[in-house]
Amino acid sequence: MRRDQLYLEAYDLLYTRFGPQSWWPGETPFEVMVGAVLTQNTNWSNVINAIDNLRQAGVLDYRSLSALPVDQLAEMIRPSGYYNLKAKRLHNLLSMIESSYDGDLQWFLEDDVWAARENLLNVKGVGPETADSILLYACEKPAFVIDTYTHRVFSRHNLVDEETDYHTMQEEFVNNLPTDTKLFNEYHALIVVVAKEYCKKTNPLCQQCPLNGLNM
DNA sequence: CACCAGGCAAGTA
DNA sequence: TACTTGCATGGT
Repeated sequence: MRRDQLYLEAYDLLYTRFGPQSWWPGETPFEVMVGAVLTQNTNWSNVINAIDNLRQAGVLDYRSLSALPVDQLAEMIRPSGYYNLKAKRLHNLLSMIESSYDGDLQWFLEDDVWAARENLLNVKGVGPETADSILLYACEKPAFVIDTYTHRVFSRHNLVDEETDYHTMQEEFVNNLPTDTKLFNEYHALIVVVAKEYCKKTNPLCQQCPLNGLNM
């Protein structure tokens, strides 16, 4: 079976089983960007608490958050864990928009995907996954997000080798799928859903995973 | 109690 | 280059 057919069939199996996910759960692109940093190696439920703190304090927008001292920001995002580190990382991100886009968030959101990705990766604390999450879910650009779930699900199903790195794995998806933001959005979200359900680190329920229906 | 969660950077040899 | 470690809260 051809590689591109396999990747589309996997998507169809997941979509049929779980339906549209409509990620990212954020009300504005800015909120999505903040969430992308806060969720690094952290359960999403903890991130919600941190974001709610920011929202209730009325600082969940580019200008307000930029004006907030880092130590105060750290205290507000405490529930998300690594709060001192993430407060710095958020400010690094905001500083990049200030210096590279003259403080114009909209300019960043509409910038060329490769230029924006380059700028994001130059931010201390923003790696490939966070960068692609922002590009896909905030900027709505066709950047495929790879995360630990993606790696776990696809390596366990022998769709990629266990040792495959981020970039190689991303190319596998991009080269075998039509370049479609909506597709990339749903696909990544569906992988997270199926991983949480059937591909846990311990006690994996592989036998019942819908991806066993793949025609390989 | 141990383990996990939508990473990343810095340090070590 | 290839490992290892620090960062930290909250849920199971």
